[in-house]
Amino acid sequence: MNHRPTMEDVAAHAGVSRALVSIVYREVPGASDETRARVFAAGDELGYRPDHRARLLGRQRTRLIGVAFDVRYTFHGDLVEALYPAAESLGYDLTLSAVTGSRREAVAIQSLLDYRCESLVLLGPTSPPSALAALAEAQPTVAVARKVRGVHVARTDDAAGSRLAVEHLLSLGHTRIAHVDGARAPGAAERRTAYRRVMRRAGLEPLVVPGGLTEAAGAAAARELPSDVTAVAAFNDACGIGLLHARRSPDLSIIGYDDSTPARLDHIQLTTIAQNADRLASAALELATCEDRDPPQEVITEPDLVVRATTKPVS
Amino acid sequence: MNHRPTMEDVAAHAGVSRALVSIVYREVPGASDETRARVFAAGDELGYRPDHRARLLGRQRTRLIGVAFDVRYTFHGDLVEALYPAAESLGYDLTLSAVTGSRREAVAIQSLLDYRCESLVLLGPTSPPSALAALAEAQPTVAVARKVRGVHVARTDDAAGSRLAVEHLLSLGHTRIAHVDGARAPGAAERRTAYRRVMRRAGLEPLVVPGGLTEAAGAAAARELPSDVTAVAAFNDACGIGLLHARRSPDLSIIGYDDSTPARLDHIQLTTIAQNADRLASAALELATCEDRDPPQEVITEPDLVVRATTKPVS
DNA sequence: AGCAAGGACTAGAGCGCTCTAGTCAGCGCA
DNA sequence: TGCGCTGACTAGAGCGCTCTAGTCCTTGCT
Repeated sequence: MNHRPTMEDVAAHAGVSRALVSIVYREVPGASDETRARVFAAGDELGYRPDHRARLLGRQRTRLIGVAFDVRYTFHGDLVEALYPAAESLGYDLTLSAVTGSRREAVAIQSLLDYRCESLVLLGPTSPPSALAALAEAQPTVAVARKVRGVHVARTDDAAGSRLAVEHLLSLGHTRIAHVDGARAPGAAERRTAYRRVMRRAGLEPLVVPGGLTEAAGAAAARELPSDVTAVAAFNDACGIGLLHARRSPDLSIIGYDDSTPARLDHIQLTTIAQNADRLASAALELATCEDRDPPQEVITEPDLVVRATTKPVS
Repeated sequence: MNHRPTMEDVAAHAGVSRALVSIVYREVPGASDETRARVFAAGDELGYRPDHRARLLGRQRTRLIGVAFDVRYTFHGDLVEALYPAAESLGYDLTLSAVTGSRREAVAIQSLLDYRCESLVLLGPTSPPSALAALAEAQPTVAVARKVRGVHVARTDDAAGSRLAVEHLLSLGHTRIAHVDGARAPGAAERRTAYRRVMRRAGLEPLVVPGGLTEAAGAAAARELPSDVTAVAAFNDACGIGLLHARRSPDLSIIGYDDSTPARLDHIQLTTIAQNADRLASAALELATCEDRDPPQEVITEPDLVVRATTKPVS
């Protein structure tokens, strides 16, 4: 395993100085087209690839964004996927650090800091606001999909999502529409309020049934549901799926929230509200790469309605 | 945002040389206990954290292991979770690179190489064997959960898993046990063969029904199933869930394979065979950190039976 | 002809660490 | 007294890049 070629080797091979090779590989002005071609040819021939560590060390600005995500949430995977192209288009690199059952968020963040990231993008952070605010002192920090005071926030509009859900049910002709709520879960209050508002505006009577975040909660709510109700907007997908399996009539329309993996399963096909990962990712990076140290901002993106099999016109 | 403190700052603050600070932070012999305490105190006071980039650059051996994983698979998340503690116990660091719908495996691997990782751990790699073998020339490379020639492999024993499944059904008193197979999917042949062998050894007649990797395939197989069959071992969870929803009798026992997220859902509760992420992770790192350049090895770990609600004693 | 301007290229000092090769006490031992 | 040893500590040369401050050579302009 002889050493990997360095810039020095490429320089020697192309018959130029190391500095010129650097100029060529950084794609900055200062070299003739002919030389560029020659240097690249030499580099390719030797199988040269710039050493990322050295690059980061030498560079004034690292243009590195640290992302902390939780391996347990598929939605974080969607976000990571969306972050890569978004970062590239802004000329930034991404480095990942996983939060797991046994690796706490604080550890994940610390390891990002040890790489001297310029900014931090934290997906659904669970650290106390004070800790996050402290991070934001040192570098731009954005919380994605969670509302936190003291740092930048990129999240989707819960009220708009709830509105979308109820309006979808209305458009199918439903008039007795219930909302199974998420108690004090983040976003629950906004969704509940938006539900009530849309119902009232449509001249209908709101009906909020206590629910929760689990299938069990949804199943329990199904039993409480008045029999004249023809459609339900659930707080989230798990709750909606619980409703789905415990509903008394197969004609009951159900809409979830989140577009989680189970919602997409063949035999479930839950109509739901999806957070748009692309929009969220761009918004997050916009905030993360914002130059001036301005006060924490909040960017709110629009969610999407995903129509599947669990909502049908009222019969 | 004044600069983060460096080793130099800590040295000055503690009244020692930079080299000594390095010795202290690396926890190598060469400093008195008293000095260690003083240096650490100075470091803490300044909020010093070693710069990981510089560390990697300066160090002879980086002790860095690159992990490529696919954000779309929850099992990769489980593996990543298990890899962290395993790496730590071996004194290695981990760096992650995600494969996504839009970020190809080759790109993910290249970015790991740019960090000059000492070895590569690829979760369920999809690159052609020739490409993987080429990687293995330059550094220890291990494929996890996929059998590839030319690189180290850590995977679970498909035959043992299948055996576990059938023996579980036998222990519940079933005698008419079918296997819905996975055609030419990786591992399908091993599972099918093991099923046949266990059945024969128990003096029973094997019955293999053509299946596939999807819920639809499972549902289709349910229709083909002879009515005297009381239990089925499905190729994977998706197939098992398809069977579950299309089965003619609720008494049909079903066992899946993989322990994927849907299998754990409240309303499914699929009995299944789980790959043990911890075992797989340790095996992978064992191979990745193996010093001598020996020929590709294969480590096969034992899967586990996870009993849930879909298997019951024969009635 | 004289000079400024600009393009192509190089020298060399960092970046923040690691690590080898020291220096310098202090000590035991013959 | 002199010698080697050991333990505590320092000097300084890298690691492979980036980037500022040049040098040198054309050009164009007056």
